[in-house]
Amino acid sequence: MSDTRGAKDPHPTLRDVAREAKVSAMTVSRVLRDDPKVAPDTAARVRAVADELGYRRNEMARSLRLGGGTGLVGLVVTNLANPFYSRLALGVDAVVSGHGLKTVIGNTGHDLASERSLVEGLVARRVDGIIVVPAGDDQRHLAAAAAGGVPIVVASRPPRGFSADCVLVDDHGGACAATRSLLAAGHRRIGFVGPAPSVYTGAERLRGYTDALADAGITRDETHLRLGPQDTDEAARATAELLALPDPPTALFCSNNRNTIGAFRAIRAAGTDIALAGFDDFELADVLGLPLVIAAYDSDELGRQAGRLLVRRLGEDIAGRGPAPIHRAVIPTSLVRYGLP
Amino acid sequence: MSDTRGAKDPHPTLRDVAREAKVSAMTVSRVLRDDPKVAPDTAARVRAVADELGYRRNEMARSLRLGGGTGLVGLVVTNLANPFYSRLALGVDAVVSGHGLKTVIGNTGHDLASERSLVEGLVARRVDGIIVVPAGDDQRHLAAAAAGGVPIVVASRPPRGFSADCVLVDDHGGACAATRSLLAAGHRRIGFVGPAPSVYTGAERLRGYTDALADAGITRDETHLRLGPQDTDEAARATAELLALPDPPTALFCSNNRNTIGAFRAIRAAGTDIALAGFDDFELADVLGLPLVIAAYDSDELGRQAGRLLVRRLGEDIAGRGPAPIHRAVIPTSLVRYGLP
DNA sequence: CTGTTAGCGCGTTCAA
DNA sequence: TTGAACGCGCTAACAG
Repeated sequence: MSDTRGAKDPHPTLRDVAREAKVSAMTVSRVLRDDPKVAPDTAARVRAVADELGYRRNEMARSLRLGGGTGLVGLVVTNLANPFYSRLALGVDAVVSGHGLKTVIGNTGHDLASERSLVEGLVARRVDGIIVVPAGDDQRHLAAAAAGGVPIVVASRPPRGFSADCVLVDDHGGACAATRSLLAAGHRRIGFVGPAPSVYTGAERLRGYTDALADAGITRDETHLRLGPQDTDEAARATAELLALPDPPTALFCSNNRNTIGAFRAIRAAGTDIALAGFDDFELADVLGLPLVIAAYDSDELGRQAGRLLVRRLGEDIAGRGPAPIHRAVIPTSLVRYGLP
Repeated sequence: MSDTRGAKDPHPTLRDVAREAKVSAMTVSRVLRDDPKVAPDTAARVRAVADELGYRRNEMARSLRLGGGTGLVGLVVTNLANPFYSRLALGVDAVVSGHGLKTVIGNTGHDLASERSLVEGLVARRVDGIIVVPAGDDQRHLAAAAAGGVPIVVASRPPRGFSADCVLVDDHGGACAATRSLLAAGHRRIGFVGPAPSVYTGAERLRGYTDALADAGITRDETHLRLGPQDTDEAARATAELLALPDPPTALFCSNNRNTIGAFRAIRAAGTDIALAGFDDFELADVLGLPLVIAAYDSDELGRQAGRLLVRRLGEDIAGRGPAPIHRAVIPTSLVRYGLP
């Protein structure tokens, strides 16, 4: 009555509701928690007032008091614009939201410093756990967070310098299979275009390619390797170089979809005829008008598995014995064949 | 000394550091805030202990005490798997992270109930503001949140039933321009394939198409309209129907990229020759081997603008006069022409 | 320069 | 069935 200034009250508190309903804050708290030990009519009155005031209890204060975590999980990826990672995010969110958790997403843009600060920010906000696709091999900040007791799940690459649950793609197997399909088609001079082996995924796929060749009794020809392209333009240039070689490869394996698309463009531009295999499926792969074999996998599932591992880890703090053994999941790949139109 | 159980202490507190450094909690607090009024050597000692213990201050408790917001912004989208929305998310994050804010993402899957619960969860966690791409026309929960004092920015569609900052795409203009380009090429019977006009975007684009025809003195032919397709398969079926008409359209405008791709597949399958125009750019649009005009726009920019509007709104609480006027931004579209290979 | 008191919004514990 | 005290982790305001 005395002080009803027009200024809109941002977020009424338990006490505001209590005062208005002529009860103690405790009673309001109980009503909101559906505590049965409260008179039905009081409860009704409290609810009415809470509704009228637009009261929403402060989950942050609540979790502070309860001490049981904030209900937030952090997800740190390198590039959300890449459908691969947005699908992964979706998979994570689908799983964790089913457990009442919300996902806080951070994008690093492959930058280590921003990854570090993102992780620190998440820890400072007391997320219950973190799922991360590390930008590089330097994972000391992750190790530190893990040592600090924050459950961490590493996705797409293995943890380095510490141990944690992780979920990987069968990079080696997929690259092997794709390369073998080219060998089976009779190709012997098979080039490689893809990111440098400095990133785990790149290294594994290169190894898969190399091993498949070795199995066929072929030593890989270093002049047919183009290591480094990150985007379609770079990949197209690299491919053009290969095609311009005096003794060019008759087939190409590209270790991710950026490179596959870039290679396709270069092949098209050169008007050459050359077989193509790649890693990572992509939309419209079937209309390129080129025989194409792709090692595909389900990135949603990658996210879901990561989410499940994290949830499992979170659950153990409550229920189980000491820390469960580290789990490492591997997402399989499957070969998809696209033909001529 | 007395109680050093092996159990790892999850998150040491200010007091833990204080005890270990033989100072009061207040001093630790000051050191961590870089308060100059603290003896250099004490500060050094405190920092050393904090480091050793792996102390990270609890930002949630901090924001509770300071009362100035949690440093979190909510972003609610309908489908993160759609590159459009993941780019939007990236744009939002790029802007808000530059202001020390973190983005909490929620995915609704076009489901109104989950949108409602997501928004409530965000409000309960006291996010500083929310950017939302509403799943439908029922936005009462958004109105409620806005009324409760949570700054809201609506993206992609206008707010309904309440007022809020929003950022839209020039749906009408883009659809108009794309349709006009077909008219300029001499087409008179131009079909339409796209989502139902029940969603704002769909309605506006249909209106743009209709208006462009009207400007050319053409009344749209209802039998050449296919309203409803949401994915490429549905769009392909709808397009096939149009092509099978006794008097089929000679050109097609598709109001989003799902429909454009579906239409393309149907046209390809039918072996017909028909001009195509669409809304939303997509990768490999240039290799379809079909003349194609696309009304394209920058969804990163959409996100950035939304982020900026929100940040502006957040800043005003501190600095300015009462609520600033509602701002409505419109992202322009541009016509992109893809030719035959 | 450093410590004490008090309290952000909430919930547990205990008493009435 | 309801309420009062106390504290989660942190910091403003005031001592000293």
